[in-house]
Amino acid sequence: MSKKRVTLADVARLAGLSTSAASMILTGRPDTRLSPEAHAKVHEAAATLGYRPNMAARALRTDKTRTLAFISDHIATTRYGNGLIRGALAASEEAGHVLMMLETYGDPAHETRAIDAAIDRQVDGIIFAFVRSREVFLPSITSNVRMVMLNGTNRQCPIAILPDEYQGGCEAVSLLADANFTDGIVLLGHNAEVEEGLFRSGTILSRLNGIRSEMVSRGLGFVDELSSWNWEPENGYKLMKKYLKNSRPKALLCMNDRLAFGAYQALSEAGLKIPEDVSVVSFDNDEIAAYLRPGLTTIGLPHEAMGREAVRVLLDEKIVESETLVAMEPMIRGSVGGAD
Amino acid sequence: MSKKRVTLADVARLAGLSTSAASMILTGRPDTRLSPEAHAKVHEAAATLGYRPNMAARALRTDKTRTLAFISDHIATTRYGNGLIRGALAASEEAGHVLMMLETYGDPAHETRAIDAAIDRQVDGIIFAFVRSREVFLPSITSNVRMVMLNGTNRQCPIAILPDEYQGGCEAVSLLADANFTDGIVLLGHNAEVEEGLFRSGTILSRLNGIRSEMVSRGLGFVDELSSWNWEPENGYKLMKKYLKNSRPKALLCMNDRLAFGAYQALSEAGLKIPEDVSVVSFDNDEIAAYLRPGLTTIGLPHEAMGREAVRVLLDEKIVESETLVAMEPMIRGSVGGAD
DNA sequence: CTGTTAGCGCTTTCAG
DNA sequence: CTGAAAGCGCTAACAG
Repeated sequence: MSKKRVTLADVARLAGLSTSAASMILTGRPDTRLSPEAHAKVHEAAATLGYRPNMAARALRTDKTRTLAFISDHIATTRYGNGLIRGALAASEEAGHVLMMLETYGDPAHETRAIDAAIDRQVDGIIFAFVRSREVFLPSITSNVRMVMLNGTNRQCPIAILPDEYQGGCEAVSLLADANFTDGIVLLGHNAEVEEGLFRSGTILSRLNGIRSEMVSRGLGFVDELSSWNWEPENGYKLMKKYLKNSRPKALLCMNDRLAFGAYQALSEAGLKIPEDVSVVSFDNDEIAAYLRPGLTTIGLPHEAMGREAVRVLLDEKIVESETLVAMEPMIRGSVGGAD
Repeated sequence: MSKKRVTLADVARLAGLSTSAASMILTGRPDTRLSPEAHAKVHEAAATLGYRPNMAARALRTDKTRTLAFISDHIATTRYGNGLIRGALAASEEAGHVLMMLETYGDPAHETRAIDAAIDRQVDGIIFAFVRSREVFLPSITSNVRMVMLNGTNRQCPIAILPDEYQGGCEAVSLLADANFTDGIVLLGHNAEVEEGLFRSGTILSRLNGIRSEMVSRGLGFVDELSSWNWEPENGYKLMKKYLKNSRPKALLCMNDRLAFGAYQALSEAGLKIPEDVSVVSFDNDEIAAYLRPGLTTIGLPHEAMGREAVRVLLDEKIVESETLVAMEPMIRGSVGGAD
């Protein structure tokens, strides 16, 4: 049962060659031309013995582990931003790498420990990922590992992947404009404090900028703006409930899907049908968007594409500085009708 | 910038001792008593140099990497069962270990590759985790790594962690019984085919067994049972919509939260209030349960506790065979009222 | 064109 | 009680 590990030496012995020969053949380095039959013998020996290289030994020599660290604030342990992992995992698998998962809970002490743990294990690179994109603080890193910020930015790290929120904002407005809405559009959850610069949430500001800019270029205006700092369903429900007492909007532009989820409930309780009476568009493509009825039309965060891009950039050693904006993805479901 | 890695030899040199002395002190082996001042010197030297052990080198010697593999079917990339990761991550961090994340998408080819990738990197153990607990097929493993099945079972692996579905089923019924419901209880989504043994879904069968057994011991019976193979919101909605045409239940026992989510919508459209008109209990404690209004009372899958338990058991080398049943956790929210 | 040899950084006998 | 030396499995110089 307790099989002894098969080593390169075993393979070489069975093939009747030196370990170095076996090494060169198995790692496929084209430097030196070994005889074709040597190749065959080694490969055969490796196969029959079931040889698997010991990556600890290889790492010690080459300083490469084919392992990447994915250090996130809350992504591995919550349901948010899980597309980031999906993309990163798929891309690293395709590249023959493996992901080491570290969670910091947004806590500096955990961040330091996570970084140390990753570096101690000689990872080939580190992805720092964040649930909500923003400028982020990080402990200073004394090692020169490659790193990339995924859904965040940091001065220490010149490589970043971000969603193109500005374009996303434009798309949302376009959806409504193309459905011929010209008035009665209300903005739900815009954050006044962000626009006034009190919060440093770059990407949300871009989302808002995209919205406003597309509105003016379409010659449109909001009939009302319901500001809110909190973007949970609870809040969307309350805001909308209150608003519906005296008003009847034709379309809702919600800052995210969770607000829209709450708005759905308030609309339903007021006897308003979606999309017949009110159309709804929002942002993120949260998984709940597909559960709602009718399905929520939303401008999706391109998390999976971002995750893939992060490992691509991380693994491409030529790239030393870059900020990538990944396009947001409109998901058309049933919540937008046509204006009368 | 390109700092040279500081090695144990550097530390020893600065401390004026041999590397072996430094090694013994730093790894804290109590075998041999080195002088207290030697201890002090070494620790000081390590601190001033910022020494971090090279784990690849250490792994080569000791065959221990302080790294665990978490191989799951769909857990890392979807929002399901992510409490399993949360628990496993927390417990391994506490134990000074790190998790390597591999996803198989339920595909045997991926499983094989994931296992190889993990073993190649000399992980100290493997956790096989599954979204839905069941008997599971796995490629045969020729290595003798420690492994544990998390939310699944497999003949090859004598260590398993599972939710106590039987007890959960009992709890759900008790909730209703304690609220004095004696009739008008309908079971939504019980799976006839499972009970008939057509599907080998052990834990769901246990859930059902717990329900039935507690019903009889409380002297209760269901007024109706709406069978369904599909447990998505869509289906809960349809089933309930149709049922409500001719019937008025007093309480719903749903097989999972997503069915309950659908039932909520049908109930609302029929003008029925929860919990005034109809009480609802279900299973899983999916994150949507807290979003619903009123909050859904549900018997939660103890994912986090299970994840923790998995690493605890995996790391305890004395344990060679064990099946742990982790108690399900009733989450009391607002969806259960009292019977008239 | 092939094989011998010297380490990568660490732990652990085994002499001193 | 301490330090020198061997070696984990592998790769990359360097001789042959």
